[in-house]
Amino acid sequence: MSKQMLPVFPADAGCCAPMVREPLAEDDAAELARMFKALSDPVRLRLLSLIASHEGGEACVCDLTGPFDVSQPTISHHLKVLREAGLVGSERRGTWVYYWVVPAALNRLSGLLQIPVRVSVPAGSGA
Amino acid sequence: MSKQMLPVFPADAGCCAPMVREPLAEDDAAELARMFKALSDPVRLRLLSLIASHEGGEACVCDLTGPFDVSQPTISHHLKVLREAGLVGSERRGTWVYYWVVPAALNRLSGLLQIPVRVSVPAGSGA
DNA sequence: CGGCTATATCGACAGGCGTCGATATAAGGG
DNA sequence: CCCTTATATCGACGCCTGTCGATATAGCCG
Repeated sequence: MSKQMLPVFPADAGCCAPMVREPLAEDDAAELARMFKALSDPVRLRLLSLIASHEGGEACVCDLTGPFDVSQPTISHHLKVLREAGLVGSERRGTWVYYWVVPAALNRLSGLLQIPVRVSVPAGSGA
Repeated sequence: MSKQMLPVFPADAGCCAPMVREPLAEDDAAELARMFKALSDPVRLRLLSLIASHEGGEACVCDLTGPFDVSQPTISHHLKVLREAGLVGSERRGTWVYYWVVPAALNRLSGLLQIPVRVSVPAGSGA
């Protein structure tokens, strides 16, 4: 509760580019695949959630190495992958390096995956 | 036009389990990473969007092999990956095999990635 | 300066993954 | 039945990736 976090979910912004609407272009698919690839490792997923849920919206690397069984270079590697995918940002502040999530990147992926609940009302000669 | 598709977006259901709320458990992270890994390939992303945006909500494999430069066995492999990740379902109907997306799976991932817009109003002694 | 802590980079190694051609299985049609 | 089409499986090959230990860089402190 160090910051007042208004629960403003992009409920309407999230429904702007779902992949259900039209097939992905080749270039878009390549870029999005790179972002999803960054999310395709359990350690990175947990790192991201640790950062996102950390108070103040950012976390020092020193907060992130503890909860894992992997070595410190491995954590550093995973953070680099997340950063190069544009999912997190980072900044050195004195001795420590802080990481935070990039909401726009995550919300873009979120909106892409949003699928409308398909109410199967057979109207035409479909099935 | 073959089915009536009501645009019911899970605007409120999508905000149920964002990773910003609490760190992911190890088991959840492993399972989710498997699903994201299925999305981490450009061909699979395009396949998924082709299926999702296809009329009637499902597509025959014969509709999916055309738009790609990769071989038919490769398409088949990618469809298997998507299926084993729980992102699509499939069924043989006579000569052809049809694939459709599993909305619950995609919406689960979508909800996980949804990040509230963090309004940085310093309230306490945080930053 | 010298040493200590925090983090990143490097080089190496094992295993996973995307791709292919060849081939197997499934279904339909003469 | 045999042939043709549709899809899946197999085996192989090369590349990518996660991991490590060792080491480099950056900043603080005495």
